[in-house]
Amino acid sequence: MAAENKAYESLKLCNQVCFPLYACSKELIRQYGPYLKELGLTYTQYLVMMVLWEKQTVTSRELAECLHLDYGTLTPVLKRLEHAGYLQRTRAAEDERLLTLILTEQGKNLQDQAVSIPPAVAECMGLTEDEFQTLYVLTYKALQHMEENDIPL
Amino acid sequence: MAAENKAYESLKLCNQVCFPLYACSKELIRQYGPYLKELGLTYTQYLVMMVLWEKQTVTSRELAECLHLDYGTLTPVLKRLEHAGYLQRTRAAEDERLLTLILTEQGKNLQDQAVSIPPAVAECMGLTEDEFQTLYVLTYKALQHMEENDIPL
DNA sequence: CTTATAATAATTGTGCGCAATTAAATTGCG
DNA sequence: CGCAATTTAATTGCGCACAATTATTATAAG
Repeated sequence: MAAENKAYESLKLCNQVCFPLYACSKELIRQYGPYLKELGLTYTQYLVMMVLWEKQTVTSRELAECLHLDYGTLTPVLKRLEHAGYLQRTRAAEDERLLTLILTEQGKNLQDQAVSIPPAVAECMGLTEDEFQTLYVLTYKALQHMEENDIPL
Repeated sequence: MAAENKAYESLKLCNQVCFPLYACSKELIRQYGPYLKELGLTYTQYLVMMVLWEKQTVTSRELAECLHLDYGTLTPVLKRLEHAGYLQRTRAAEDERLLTLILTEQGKNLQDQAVSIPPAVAECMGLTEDEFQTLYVLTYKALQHMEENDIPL
């Protein structure tokens, strides 16, 4: 029985990295909830808006790549954001496949309400500046390594 | 314009910790996909099975707490696992509210097929042993801090 | 004992998230 | 040119994930 347990050590929840990563990510997103609710955004919609606030305009393709989301997820999200008046979906004349997203005035105005959110949520994690930085570096490193050795999304 | 950009720095995707955490978690779960497909499990179902492999039996309440999942998520997952024959859902006689989950023989047998999965998936992250450990510690620390200052799930 | 309160779980509704499939536009090759 | 291959996006189907509500059982207060 002792030998048997030893063999199964790797399957214990407390020996997984994937689990705290998964749980921490969900919990952090949950912390955004109340703040984003005031803006009428979900977390995924907020990610899209962050890209648009930075770039003003972006193709659907670029967005999918930089947010690591596929069209099955993105299409309905973008339609909802358009319906809410925060962006415009337009087709390029030279290539009708390309979907371009343009930040609207109304979308731009949201940014002022959103600017206080990141510091507030970051604070709730209780990490030092160094720990924050380390977490950032490690997750990006793993992310990059995984997407290299892999079938694209 | 320069001053304006400065004010919005905190809203840039590249300055968020939440995003790489979220993306890394999703990508890692995606890495489990092919392996878990062979067992006919989803990632969430796999988490439940890990707890059961370790404890043989557990209440729904304990499971919800340790996996940070609510009943809205858990109820259908547990019904599917019962239907697949991997666990049994039973009510305690002394308290009809309590739902107890019991690992079946068939569920136990799955463990042998699963034992090779964690090392394989861990390898794809490309982190050193130290980095692995650091990531583990930081995510658990943040997770704990967030659940302390918060409304329970 | 009766009723208010709390604990446990299920249900409902909305929105991801992704695999698999389909559709449309474009490019490239013979 | 004509058609196969590629690119880009949408659709479909299934399973989480969580807030909000409801239902059931148990406990406590009077």
